[in-house]
This record gives sequence, C-alpha cells and structure tokens, in this order.
Amino acid sequence: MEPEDVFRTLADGTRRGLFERLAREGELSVSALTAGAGVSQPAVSQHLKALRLANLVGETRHGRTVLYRANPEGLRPLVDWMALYGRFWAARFDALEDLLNRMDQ
Amino acid sequence: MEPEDVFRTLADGTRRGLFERLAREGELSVSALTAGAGVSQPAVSQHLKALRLANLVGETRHGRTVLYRANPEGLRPLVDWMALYGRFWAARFDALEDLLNRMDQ
DNA sequence: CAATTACATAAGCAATGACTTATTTATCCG
DNA sequence: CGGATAAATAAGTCATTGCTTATGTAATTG
Repeated sequence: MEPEDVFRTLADGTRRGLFERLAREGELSVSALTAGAGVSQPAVSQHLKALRLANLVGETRHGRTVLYRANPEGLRPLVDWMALYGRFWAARFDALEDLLNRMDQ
Repeated sequence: MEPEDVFRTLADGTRRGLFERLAREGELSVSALTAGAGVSQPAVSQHLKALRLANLVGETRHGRTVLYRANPEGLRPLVDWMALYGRFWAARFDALEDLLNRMDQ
C-alpha cells in the first residue's frame, strides 16, 4: 500500500473520524458507527469500503451484523513516510530506534 | 494547525511531491520546483500556497525569485495524531514524545 | 414463509479541487 | 526607461468525491 492511498483515505474528516472511533473503541458494527457519524448509513458503508481498500480496517461478519475494527498496521506507510521526509523528525526517529533497540536488549 | 489540514494538504500526490523534494533537497525556487513537477508554474504556485497555509513550507524572497523550504515542524499534527490513534504504533510514538521532551531540555 | 433488520450497492447531484491559459505584479538588466 | 524574467493571481473547465434517496441482498424472527 502506498502513502498516497493512506493520505487520501484519511484526508476526509468523516472517514478519519470512523477510523478514530474504531481505534479508540475497538470493534463496532455499521449501525453503531452510523450513530454519531453525522451521515447516513450508506455513507458510512462507503467510507468503510474506502478504509478497507486502504487496509486501514478489517471486518468480520456475525450473522447479519458486520463488525469493523481498526488495522493499525495499515498506518505503516505513514510511519515510513514520516521517517523518510520528516527530516527534523527523522533524526529523532533514528534516536528513537536506537532507544528501542537498547530497550529490546 | 489541525490534523485535518495536514492530511488534506498532503493527500494530493503532486503537492506531496513538492514537499518531498523540499525536504530532500533543501531550498528551491518555484522555477526549480516547476522543472520536474509535471504541471505548470501556476499549478506549482497554487500547491505551494496550500502547503504554506498548512504550515508545511516556508518562503524567503530573494529579488525576484522566491526560495521555498520544507517546515518539518508542520508535521507535528501528524505525529500527534499517530500517537493518539496508531494504537500498535502508539507505544513507540509515546516513547518518541518522551524522548523529544527530554531532548528539548 | 412473510416481515424485519443489517448492511451493501446503484444512481444521481452538488461541491470541491486540481489543472489549464491568460493576465498581473514585481524585479532585474541592457 | 523598456524588455525580459520570476512568481502570483484570475478565471474557467473537467474530473473527483462525498453525500443523498432508492433499491438490492442476506440473515434473523414471529
């Protein structure tokens, strides 16, 4: 997955809001997500499809309800991009990696 | 600056490409950026304006040329957002924030 | 089995946005 | 000065996109 996909998918506030709720609250059904999303259920389904195509959420069907959850690994392209193009941050990321390596030993 | 602004500004590939070039190559004029951007000079100027409004680039006028440079600090909303919503990544970003705070002292 | 519920898909519409060419503004130079 | 160059702005076009309502599909329930 390219940074392009992740940036574009998270650029919309409503869609990013859905991801945020899933990240905070864990597994949620479409109905649960629709309540409080401020848009219709089809709109939510369309956003969830976009998030799924960007590998940012996963789904499991339970009978007639579908539970969605955030897939944090989908954020990896963003992490990588920041490490590459953050420059100012990059040095600090490197320092972080050093720190992590030392912590892991 | 809100995460919204940064996500939306970096969502466009051409615009993000300009930021990337500035992050890699340092200060560049509009003409230099236009060469290799694949779009016209006005398009580049419009993208630079968007990047500037999102606090992602800075500019300095030198006679009739204007030098742009990346402002990595503008990525902070992204770092913060990832720390909040990355979950899996969160631990590492929290460690990063701690590290940054210690480095700043 | 018919009605209901959960969700996805279809179709259409209005707003946004990324581009273009044309023009403006400002600075440099012969 | 006057022409040329650098960049910004103006105006218009076309594609994308996020929303809506309407409908389809599948699973539960009475």
